[in-house]
Amino acid sequence: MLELAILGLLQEAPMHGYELRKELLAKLGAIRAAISYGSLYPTLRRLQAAGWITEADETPATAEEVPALTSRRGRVVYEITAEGKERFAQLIAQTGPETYGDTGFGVHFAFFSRTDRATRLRILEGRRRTIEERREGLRDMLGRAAERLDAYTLELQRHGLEACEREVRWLEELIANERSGRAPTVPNDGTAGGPREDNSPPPPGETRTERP
Amino acid sequence: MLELAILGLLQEAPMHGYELRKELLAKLGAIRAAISYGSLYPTLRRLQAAGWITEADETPATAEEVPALTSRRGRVVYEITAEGKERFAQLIAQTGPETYGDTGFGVHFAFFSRTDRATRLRILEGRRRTIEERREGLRDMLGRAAERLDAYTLELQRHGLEACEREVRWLEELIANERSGRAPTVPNDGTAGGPREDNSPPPPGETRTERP
DNA sequence: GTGCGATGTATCGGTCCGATACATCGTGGC
DNA sequence: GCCACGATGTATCGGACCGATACATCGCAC
Repeated sequence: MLELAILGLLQEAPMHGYELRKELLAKLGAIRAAISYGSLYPTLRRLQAAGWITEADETPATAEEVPALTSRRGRVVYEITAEGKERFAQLIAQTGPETYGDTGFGVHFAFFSRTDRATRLRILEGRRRTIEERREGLRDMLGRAAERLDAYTLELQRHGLEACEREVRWLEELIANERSGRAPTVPNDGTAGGPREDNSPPPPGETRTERP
Repeated sequence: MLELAILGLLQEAPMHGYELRKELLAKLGAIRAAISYGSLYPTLRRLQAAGWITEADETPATAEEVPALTSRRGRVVYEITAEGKERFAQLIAQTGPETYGDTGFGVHFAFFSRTDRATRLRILEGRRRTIEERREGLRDMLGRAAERLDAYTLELQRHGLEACEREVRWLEELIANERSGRAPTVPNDGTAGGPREDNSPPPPGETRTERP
Protein backbone atom coordinates (compact mmCIF):
# COMPACT_ATOMS: atom_id res chain seq x y z
CA MET A 1 0.00 0.00 0.00
CA LEU A 2 2.81 2.38 0.88
CA GLU A 3 4.45 1.56 -2.41
CA LEU A 4 1.36 2.57 -4.33
CA ALA A 5 0.96 5.79 -2.37
CA ILE A 6 4.59 6.81 -2.81
CA LEU A 7 4.56 6.14 -6.51
CA GLY A 8 1.35 8.12 -6.81
CA LEU A 9 2.62 11.11 -4.90
CA LEU A 10 5.96 11.27 -6.68
CA GLN A 11 4.06 11.54 -9.90
CA GLU A 12 2.90 14.96 -8.81
CA ALA A 13 6.34 16.21 -7.85
CA PRO A 14 9.77 15.00 -6.74
CA MET A 15 10.03 14.93 -2.97
CA HIS A 16 12.26 13.95 -0.09
CA GLY A 17 11.24 11.62 2.71
CA TYR A 18 10.03 14.12 5.24
CA GLU A 19 7.93 15.95 2.69
CA LEU A 20 6.58 12.70 1.33
CA ARG A 21 5.40 11.73 4.76
CA LYS A 22 3.56 15.01 5.22
CA GLU A 23 1.87 14.72 1.87
CA LEU A 24 0.98 11.15 2.66
CA LEU A 25 -0.65 12.29 5.87
CA ALA A 26 -2.51 15.03 4.05
CA LYS A 27 -3.81 12.71 1.38
CA LEU A 28 -4.52 9.68 3.53
CA GLY A 29 -5.32 11.47 6.77
CA ALA A 30 -8.85 10.14 6.65
CA ILE A 31 -7.80 6.53 6.66
CA ARG A 32 -4.41 6.37 8.35
CA ALA A 33 -3.51 8.20 11.49
CA ALA A 34 0.23 7.96 10.94
CA ILE A 35 2.91 6.88 8.54
CA SER A 36 6.04 5.63 10.23
CA TYR A 37 9.55 6.31 9.02
CA GLY A 38 10.22 2.76 9.96
CA SER A 39 8.21 1.71 6.94
CA LEU A 40 8.72 4.76 4.75
CA TYR A 41 12.49 4.71 4.40
CA PRO A 42 12.85 0.98 3.82
CA THR A 43 10.13 1.21 1.20
CA LEU A 44 11.93 4.08 -0.53
CA ARG A 45 15.07 2.00 -0.67
CA ARG A 46 13.15 -0.93 -2.04
CA LEU A 47 11.57 1.20 -4.75
CA GLN A 48 14.94 2.64 -5.65
CA ALA A 49 16.49 -0.80 -5.87
CA ALA A 50 13.67 -1.85 -8.18
CA GLY A 51 14.38 1.14 -10.42
CA TRP A 52 10.99 2.76 -9.91
CA ILE A 53 12.37 5.89 -8.29
CA THR A 54 15.77 7.61 -8.39
CA GLU A 55 17.61 10.19 -6.36
CA ALA A 56 17.51 13.61 -7.97
CA ASP A 57 20.23 16.23 -7.56
CA GLU A 58 19.08 19.03 -5.42
CA THR A 59 21.41 21.80 -6.60
CA PRO A 60 19.14 24.62 -7.69
CA ALA A 61 21.73 25.81 -10.27
CA THR A 62 21.38 29.38 -9.09
CA ALA A 63 23.08 28.59 -5.80
CA GLU A 64 26.71 29.46 -5.37
CA GLU A 65 28.84 26.37 -5.63
CA VAL A 66 29.78 25.91 -2.00
CA PRO A 67 32.08 22.93 -1.80
CA ALA A 68 31.78 20.49 1.01
CA LEU A 69 33.30 22.31 3.92
CA THR A 70 30.62 20.86 6.06
CA SER A 71 29.87 17.47 4.72
CA ARG A 72 26.40 18.82 3.94
CA ARG A 73 24.33 15.83 4.80
CA GLY A 74 21.30 17.13 3.01
CA ARG A 75 17.92 15.87 2.09
CA VAL A 76 17.57 13.18 -0.50
CA VAL A 77 15.06 14.04 -3.18
CA TYR A 78 13.38 11.20 -5.01
CA GLU A 79 11.70 11.30 -8.37
CA ILE A 80 9.72 8.68 -10.19
CA THR A 81 11.10 6.93 -13.28
CA ALA A 82 9.32 5.79 -16.43
CA GLU A 83 9.32 2.25 -15.05
CA GLY A 84 7.88 3.63 -11.84
CA LYS A 85 4.98 5.19 -13.69
CA GLU A 86 4.36 1.93 -15.41
CA ARG A 87 4.44 0.12 -12.11
CA PHE A 88 1.99 2.60 -10.64
CA ALA A 89 -0.41 2.12 -13.52
CA GLN A 90 -0.23 -1.61 -13.03
CA LEU A 91 -0.80 -1.43 -9.28
CA ILE A 92 -3.67 1.01 -9.59
CA ALA A 93 -5.48 -1.09 -12.18
CA GLN A 94 -5.14 -4.49 -10.58
CA THR A 95 -7.75 -5.31 -8.00
CA GLY A 96 -7.77 -8.12 -5.50
CA PRO A 97 -9.24 -8.87 -2.08
CA GLU A 98 -6.81 -6.50 -0.40
CA THR A 99 -8.13 -3.69 -2.58
CA TYR A 100 -11.40 -3.84 -0.68
CA GLY A 101 -10.01 -3.75 2.84
CA ASP A 102 -10.12 -0.51 4.77
CA THR A 103 -6.61 0.65 4.03
CA GLY A 104 -6.36 -0.73 0.52
CA PHE A 105 -9.62 0.84 -0.53
CA GLY A 106 -8.68 4.19 0.97
CA VAL A 107 -5.39 4.36 -0.85
CA HIS A 108 -6.91 3.33 -4.16
CA PHE A 109 -9.70 5.84 -3.71
CA ALA A 110 -7.26 8.63 -2.95
CA PHE A 111 -5.78 8.11 -6.40
CA PHE A 112 -9.05 7.78 -8.27
CA SER A 113 -8.24 10.84 -10.31
CA ARG A 114 -5.48 8.74 -11.89
CA THR A 115 -7.73 5.74 -12.36
CA ASP A 116 -9.95 5.05 -15.33
CA ARG A 117 -13.65 4.87 -14.81
CA ALA A 118 -14.08 1.13 -15.34
CA THR A 119 -11.56 0.42 -12.62
CA ARG A 120 -13.15 2.98 -10.34
CA LEU A 121 -16.48 1.24 -10.68
CA ARG A 122 -14.96 -2.17 -10.13
CA ILE A 123 -13.32 -0.99 -6.92
CA LEU A 124 -16.39 0.80 -5.60
CA GLU A 125 -18.55 -2.24 -6.21
CA GLY A 126 -16.03 -4.61 -4.70
CA ARG A 127 -15.81 -2.43 -1.64
CA ARG A 128 -19.58 -2.31 -1.37
CA ARG A 129 -19.70 -6.08 -1.54
CA THR A 130 -17.11 -6.36 1.21
CA ILE A 131 -18.90 -3.94 3.49
CA GLU A 132 -22.23 -5.60 2.84
CA GLU A 133 -20.77 -8.89 3.96
CA ARG A 134 -19.33 -7.34 7.07
CA ARG A 135 -22.72 -5.77 7.71
CA GLU A 136 -24.49 -9.11 7.39
CA GLY A 137 -22.01 -10.68 9.75
CA LEU A 138 -22.72 -8.03 12.35
CA ARG A 139 -26.47 -8.37 11.88
CA ASP A 140 -26.25 -12.11 12.43
CA MET A 141 -24.14 -11.50 15.50
CA LEU A 142 -26.64 -9.06 16.93
CA GLY A 143 -29.47 -11.44 16.17
CA ARG A 144 -28.22 -14.91 16.98
CA ALA A 145 -25.41 -14.54 19.42
CA ALA A 146 -26.78 -11.58 21.30
CA GLU A 147 -27.35 -13.32 24.58
CA ARG A 148 -23.82 -14.66 24.65
CA LEU A 149 -22.33 -11.18 24.62
CA ASP A 150 -22.34 -8.43 27.21
CA ALA A 151 -23.94 -5.04 26.73
CA TYR A 152 -20.71 -3.24 25.85
CA THR A 153 -19.72 -5.71 23.17
CA LEU A 154 -23.23 -5.50 21.79
CA GLU A 155 -23.04 -1.74 21.69
CA LEU A 156 -19.74 -1.95 19.83
CA GLN A 157 -21.34 -4.22 17.23
CA ARG A 158 -24.31 -1.91 16.92
CA HIS A 159 -22.06 1.04 16.28
CA GLY A 160 -20.06 -0.95 13.76
CA LEU A 161 -23.24 -2.01 12.01
CA GLU A 162 -24.36 1.58 11.71
CA ALA A 163 -21.00 2.54 10.22
CA CYS A 164 -21.39 -0.23 7.65
CA GLU A 165 -24.86 0.88 6.65
CA ARG A 166 -23.64 4.41 6.32
CA GLU A 167 -20.69 3.44 4.15
CA VAL A 168 -22.83 1.33 1.86
CA ARG A 169 -25.08 4.31 1.30
CA TRP A 170 -22.06 6.48 0.56
CA LEU A 171 -20.75 3.94 -1.91
CA GLU A 172 -24.14 3.71 -3.64
CA GLU A 173 -24.02 7.43 -4.17
CA LEU A 174 -20.52 7.31 -5.56
CA ILE A 175 -21.38 4.44 -7.87
CA ALA A 176 -24.46 6.22 -9.17
CA ASN A 177 -22.34 9.26 -9.80
CA GLU A 178 -19.74 7.32 -11.73
CA ARG A 179 -22.38 5.66 -13.85
CA SER A 180 -24.18 8.89 -14.60
CA GLY A 181 -21.15 10.19 -16.41
CA ARG A 182 -19.97 12.75 -13.95
CA ALA A 183 -16.99 11.52 -12.00
CA PRO A 184 -14.20 13.55 -13.31
CA THR A 185 -10.56 13.35 -13.41
CA VAL A 186 -10.53 16.71 -11.83
CA PRO A 187 -8.48 19.24 -13.72
CA ASN A 188 -6.25 20.33 -10.91
CA ASP A 189 -2.93 22.00 -11.59
CA GLY A 190 -1.39 21.33 -14.95
CA THR A 191 0.40 18.16 -13.95
CA ALA A 192 -1.18 15.93 -16.48
CA GLY A 193 -0.72 12.22 -16.73
CA GLY A 194 -3.83 10.57 -15.47
CA PRO A 195 -6.51 9.01 -17.55
CA ARG A 196 -8.96 11.55 -18.79
CA GLU A 197 -12.22 10.78 -20.38
CA ASP A 198 -14.55 13.52 -19.34
CA ASN A 199 -14.89 16.60 -17.29
CA SER A 200 -17.57 18.10 -15.10
CA PRO A 201 -18.42 18.19 -11.45
CA PRO A 202 -16.83 16.31 -8.58
CA PRO A 203 -18.20 13.20 -6.86
CA PRO A 204 -21.28 13.61 -4.72
CA GLY A 205 -20.14 17.05 -3.83
CA GLU A 206 -23.00 19.23 -2.77
CA THR A 207 -25.55 16.51 -2.41
CA ARG A 208 -25.29 16.52 1.30
CA THR A 209 -28.01 15.22 3.51
CA GLU A 210 -29.03 16.72 6.82
CA ARG A 211 -26.42 18.72 8.72
CA PRO A 212 -28.33 21.78 9.91
CA MET B 1 -3.68 -6.08 21.62
CA LEU B 2 -4.05 -9.76 20.83
CA GLU B 3 -2.54 -10.57 24.18
CA LEU B 4 -5.19 -8.56 25.98
CA ALA B 5 -7.99 -10.11 23.96
CA ILE B 6 -6.80 -13.67 24.51
CA LEU B 7 -6.38 -13.17 28.23
CA GLY B 8 -9.84 -11.65 28.36
CA LEU B 9 -11.52 -14.46 26.48
CA LEU B 10 -9.80 -17.23 28.38
CA GLN B 11 -11.22 -15.77 31.54
CA GLU B 12 -14.67 -16.78 30.35
CA ALA B 13 -13.69 -20.35 29.52
CA PRO B 14 -10.70 -22.50 28.53
CA MET B 15 -10.37 -22.77 24.77
CA HIS B 16 -8.21 -24.10 21.99
CA GLY B 17 -6.78 -21.98 19.19
CA TYR B 18 -9.46 -22.48 16.59
CA GLU B 19 -12.23 -21.72 19.03
CA LEU B 20 -10.37 -18.75 20.39
CA ARG B 21 -10.13 -17.29 16.91
CA LYS B 22 -13.87 -17.66 16.34
CA GLU B 23 -14.69 -16.04 19.64
CA LEU B 24 -12.23 -13.28 18.86
CA LEU B 25 -13.99 -12.67 15.57
CA ALA B 26 -17.36 -12.65 17.28
CA LYS B 27 -16.27 -10.21 19.93
CA LEU B 28 -14.11 -7.95 17.79
CA GLY B 29 -15.92 -8.37 14.49
CA ALA B 30 -16.83 -4.71 14.47
CA ILE B 31 -13.25 -3.53 14.58
CA ARG B 32 -11.18 -6.27 13.03
CA ALA B 33 -12.07 -8.12 9.89
CA ALA B 34 -9.77 -11.06 10.58
CA ILE B 35 -7.45 -12.59 13.12
CA SER B 36 -4.57 -14.46 11.58
CA TYR B 37 -3.18 -17.71 12.88
CA GLY B 38 0.17 -16.26 12.04
CA SER B 39 -0.21 -13.96 15.00
CA LEU B 40 -2.52 -16.06 17.16
CA TYR B 41 -0.34 -19.14 17.62
CA PRO B 42 2.91 -17.28 18.28
CA THR B 43 1.09 -15.12 20.80
CA LEU B 44 -0.29 -18.19 22.55
CA ARG B 45 3.19 -19.58 22.81
CA ARG B 46 4.46 -16.29 24.15
CA LEU B 47 1.73 -16.16 26.79
CA GLN B 48 2.44 -19.71 27.78
CA ALA B 49 6.16 -19.02 28.11
CA ALA B 50 5.33 -16.07 30.34
CA GLY B 51 3.21 -18.30 32.55
CA TRP B 52 -0.03 -16.46 31.91
CA ILE B 53 -1.77 -19.41 30.30
CA THR B 54 -1.25 -23.17 30.49
CA GLU B 55 -2.26 -26.21 28.50
CA ALA B 56 -5.16 -28.04 30.05
CA ASP B 57 -5.72 -31.77 29.69
CA GLU B 58 -8.62 -32.54 27.49
CA THR B 59 -9.46 -36.06 28.60
CA PRO B 60 -13.16 -35.98 29.53
CA ALA B 61 -12.67 -38.82 32.01
CA THR B 62 -15.78 -40.60 30.71
CA ALA B 63 -14.07 -41.54 27.48
CA GLU B 64 -12.67 -45.00 27.11
CA GLU B 65 -8.95 -44.96 27.55
CA VAL B 66 -7.87 -45.42 23.98
CA PRO B 67 -4.11 -45.57 23.87
CA ALA B 68 -2.24 -43.86 21.13
CA LEU B 69 -2.83 -46.10 18.16
CA THR B 70 -3.11 -43.06 16.05
CA SER B 71 -0.78 -40.47 17.44
CA ARG B 72 -3.89 -38.41 18.20
CA ARG B 73 -2.71 -34.99 17.23
CA GLY B 74 -5.52 -33.32 19.12
CA ARG B 75 -6.50 -29.84 20.01
CA VAL B 76 -4.55 -27.97 22.61
CA VAL B 77 -6.78 -26.36 25.19
CA TYR B 78 -5.44 -23.33 27.00
CA GLU B 79 -6.59 -21.92 30.29
CA ILE B 80 -5.61 -18.77 32.08
CA THR B 81 -3.50 -18.85 35.24
CA ALA B 82 -3.67 -16.67 38.31
CA GLU B 83 -0.72 -14.68 37.00
CA GLY B 84 -2.57 -14.34 33.72
CA LYS B 85 -5.58 -12.81 35.44
CA GLU B 86 -3.29 -10.42 37.19
CA ARG B 87 -1.66 -9.52 33.91
CA PHE B 88 -5.05 -8.96 32.30
CA ALA B 89 -6.14 -6.66 35.11
CA GLN B 90 -2.94 -4.68 34.67
CA LEU B 91 -3.30 -4.40 30.90
CA ILE B 92 -6.94 -3.44 31.06
CA ALA B 93 -6.35 -0.70 33.61
CA GLN B 94 -3.29 0.91 32.11
CA THR B 95 -4.02 3.48 29.43
CA GLY B 96 -1.61 5.03 26.98
CA PRO B 97 -1.72 6.60 23.53
CA GLU B 98 -2.23 3.22 21.89
CA THR B 99 -5.36 2.76 23.98
CA TYR B 100 -7.03 5.48 21.95
CA GLY B 101 -6.19 4.23 18.49
CA ASP B 102 -8.86 2.42 16.50
CA THR B 103 -7.84 -1.11 17.36
CA GLY B 104 -6.69 -0.44 20.88
CA PHE B 105 -9.86 1.36 21.80
CA GLY B 106 -12.02 -1.34 20.26
CA VAL B 107 -10.36 -4.10 22.21
CA HIS B 108 -10.51 -2.20 25.46
CA PHE B 109 -14.13 -1.36 24.86
CA ALA B 110 -15.01 -4.96 24.16
CA PHE B 111 -13.88 -5.81 27.68
CA PHE B 112 -15.54 -2.90 29.42
CA SER B 113 -17.67 -5.29 31.44
CA ARG B 114 -14.42 -6.32 33.16
CA THR B 115 -13.24 -2.75 33.60
CA ASP B 116 -14.07 -0.47 36.49
CA ARG B 117 -15.99 2.67 35.80
CA ALA B 118 -13.20 5.16 36.41
CA THR B 119 -11.07 3.44 33.78
CA ARG B 120 -13.98 3.24 31.39
CA LEU B 121 -14.48 6.97 31.66
CA ARG B 122 -10.78 7.65 31.24
CA ILE B 123 -10.70 5.58 28.07
CA LEU B 124 -13.86 7.04 26.60
CA GLU B 125 -12.63 10.57 27.19
CA GLY B 126 -9.18 9.82 25.82
CA ARG B 127 -10.73 8.32 22.73
CA ARG B 128 -12.97 11.34 22.31
CA ARG B 129 -9.94 13.61 22.57
CA THR B 130 -8.13 11.59 19.91
CA ILE B 131 -11.07 11.63 17.52
CA GLU B 132 -11.61 15.33 18.09
CA GLU B 133 -8.04 15.98 17.09
CA ARG B 134 -8.39 13.86 13.99
CA ARG B 135 -11.57 15.73 13.20
CA GLU B 136 -9.84 19.10 13.53
CA GLY B 137 -7.05 17.92 11.29
CA LEU B 138 -9.55 16.94 8.62
CA ARG B 139 -11.41 20.22 8.96
CA ASP B 140 -8.20 22.16 8.49
CA MET B 141 -7.39 20.03 5.49
CA LEU B 142 -10.76 20.67 3.91
CA GLY B 143 -10.43 24.35 4.60
CA ARG B 144 -6.86 25.29 3.94
CA ALA B 145 -5.43 22.72 1.59
CA ALA B 146 -8.59 22.13 -0.37
CA GLU B 147 -7.36 23.52 -3.66
CA ARG B 148 -4.25 21.38 -3.54
CA LEU B 149 -6.27 18.18 -3.51
CA ASP B 150 -8.43 16.58 -6.16
CA ALA B 151 -12.15 15.97 -5.80
CA TYR B 152 -11.85 12.31 -4.84
CA THR B 153 -9.34 12.96 -2.10
CA LEU B 154 -11.56 15.73 -0.84
CA GLU B 155 -14.54 13.45 -0.83
CA LEU B 156 -12.58 10.90 1.16
CA GLN B 157 -11.72 13.54 3.74
CA ARG B 158 -15.30 14.67 3.90
CA HIS B 159 -16.49 11.15 4.54
CA GLY B 160 -13.81 10.70 7.18
CA LEU B 161 -14.82 13.94 8.83
CA GLU B 162 -18.41 12.84 9.01
CA ALA B 163 -17.35 9.55 10.59
CA CYS B 164 -15.39 11.49 13.21
CA GLU B 165 -18.32 13.73 14.06
CA ARG B 166 -20.53 10.69 14.36
CA GLU B 167 -18.14 8.89 16.66
CA VAL B 168 -17.71 11.90 18.90
CA ARG B 169 -21.47 12.07 19.31
CA TRP B 170 -21.54 8.36 20.11
CA LEU B 171 -18.80 8.79 22.69
CA GLU B 172 -20.59 11.73 24.29
CA GLU B 173 -23.60 9.52 24.74
CA LEU B 174 -21.58 6.72 26.27
CA ILE B 175 -19.80 9.11 28.61
CA ALA B 176 -23.06 10.63 29.75
CA ASN B 177 -24.38 7.16 30.34
CA GLU B 178 -21.39 6.13 32.39
CA ARG B 179 -21.65 9.23 34.51
CA SER B 180 -25.32 8.71 35.13
CA GLY B 181 -24.70 5.17 36.26
CA ARG B 182 -26.46 3.33 33.48
CA ALA B 183 -25.30 0.64 31.13
CA PRO B 184 -24.82 1.37 27.46
CA THR B 185 -27.93 2.02 25.43
CA VAL B 186 -29.12 -1.45 24.65
CA PRO B 187 -32.21 -1.53 22.51
CA ASN B 188 -33.05 -5.13 23.31
CA ASP B 189 -34.89 -6.28 26.38
CA GLY B 190 -32.44 -7.56 28.92
CA THR B 191 -33.30 -10.92 30.45
CA ALA B 192 -30.18 -12.60 29.25
CA GLY B 193 -30.03 -15.76 31.24
CA GLY B 194 -26.31 -15.58 31.25
CA PRO B 195 -24.59 -18.92 31.01
CA ARG B 196 -21.46 -17.32 32.35
CA GLU B 197 -20.50 -16.48 35.82
CA ASP B 198 -19.83 -12.91 34.92
CA ASN B 199 -22.93 -11.58 33.30
CA SER B 200 -23.33 -8.24 34.91
CA PRO B 201 -22.92 -5.62 32.25
CA PRO B 202 -24.30 -2.75 34.33
CA PRO B 203 -22.12 -0.05 35.64
CA PRO B 204 -21.85 0.19 39.38
CA GLY B 205 -19.74 -2.92 39.23
CA GLU B 206 -16.23 -2.89 40.51
CA THR B 207 -13.53 -5.23 39.41
CA ARG B 208 -14.60 -8.59 40.57
CA THR B 209 -12.86 -11.69 41.70
CA GLU B 210 -14.68 -14.68 40.38
CA ARG B 211 -13.94 -18.39 40.26
CA PRO B 212 -14.63 -19.66 43.77
C1' DG C 1 24.54 32.42 23.36
C1' DT C 2 21.50 29.19 24.10
C1' DG C 3 17.61 26.49 24.39
C1' DC C 4 13.89 24.65 21.54
C1' DG C 5 10.89 23.21 17.99
C1' DA C 6 10.81 22.12 13.12
C1' DT C 7 13.24 19.79 9.59
C1' DG C 8 15.62 15.82 8.08
C1' DT C 9 17.65 10.76 7.60
C1' DA C 10 18.00 6.33 9.46
C1' DT C 11 17.70 1.71 12.22
C1' DC C 12 15.82 -1.85 15.43
C1' DG C 13 12.66 -4.90 17.62
C1' DG C 14 8.23 -6.38 17.61
C1' DT C 15 3.30 -7.17 16.11
C1' DC C 16 0.38 -8.77 12.89
C1' DC C 17 -1.11 -10.42 8.28
C1' DG C 18 -1.68 -13.54 4.20
C1' DA C 19 -0.31 -17.61 2.14
C1' DT C 20 0.63 -22.13 2.76
C1' DA C 21 0.95 -26.90 4.47
C1' DC C 22 -0.98 -30.75 6.46
C1' DA C 23 -4.00 -33.94 9.21
C1' DT C 24 -8.71 -35.43 11.03
C1' DC C 25 -13.72 -35.80 11.02
C1' DG C 26 -18.61 -35.98 9.62
C1' DT C 27 -21.91 -35.92 5.93
C1' DG C 28 -24.15 -36.25 1.73
C1' DG C 29 -24.02 -37.88 -3.13
C1' DC C 30 -23.19 -41.52 -6.28
C1' DG D 1 -19.32 -48.97 -0.10
C1' DC D 2 -16.59 -45.01 -0.80
C1' DC D 3 -15.07 -40.72 -1.61
C1' DA D 4 -15.19 -35.78 -2.26
C1' DC D 5 -15.72 -31.79 0.34
C1' DG D 6 -16.14 -28.52 3.86
C1' DA D 7 -15.42 -27.77 8.75
C1' DT D 8 -12.17 -28.37 12.35
C1' DG D 9 -7.60 -28.05 13.95
C1' DT D 10 -2.30 -26.86 14.53
C1' DA D 11 1.59 -24.70 12.71
C1' DT D 12 5.33 -21.85 10.05
C1' DC D 13 7.33 -18.29 6.91
C1' DG D 14 8.19 -13.97 4.67
C1' DG D 15 6.86 -9.48 4.54
C1' DA D 16 4.51 -5.00 5.80
C1' DC D 17 4.10 -1.69 9.04
C1' DC D 18 4.59 0.57 13.61
C1' DG D 19 6.71 2.89 17.72
C1' DA D 20 10.78 4.13 19.86
C1' DT D 21 15.02 5.86 19.35
C1' DA D 22 19.21 8.21 17.74
C1' DC D 23 21.39 11.92 15.73
C1' DA D 24 22.36 16.17 13.04
C1' DT D 25 21.05 20.94 11.16
C1' DC D 26 18.54 25.25 11.03
C1' DG D 27 16.07 29.46 12.43
C1' DC D 28 14.50 32.21 16.00
C1' DA D 29 12.95 33.83 20.31
C1' DC D 30 14.45 35.10 24.83
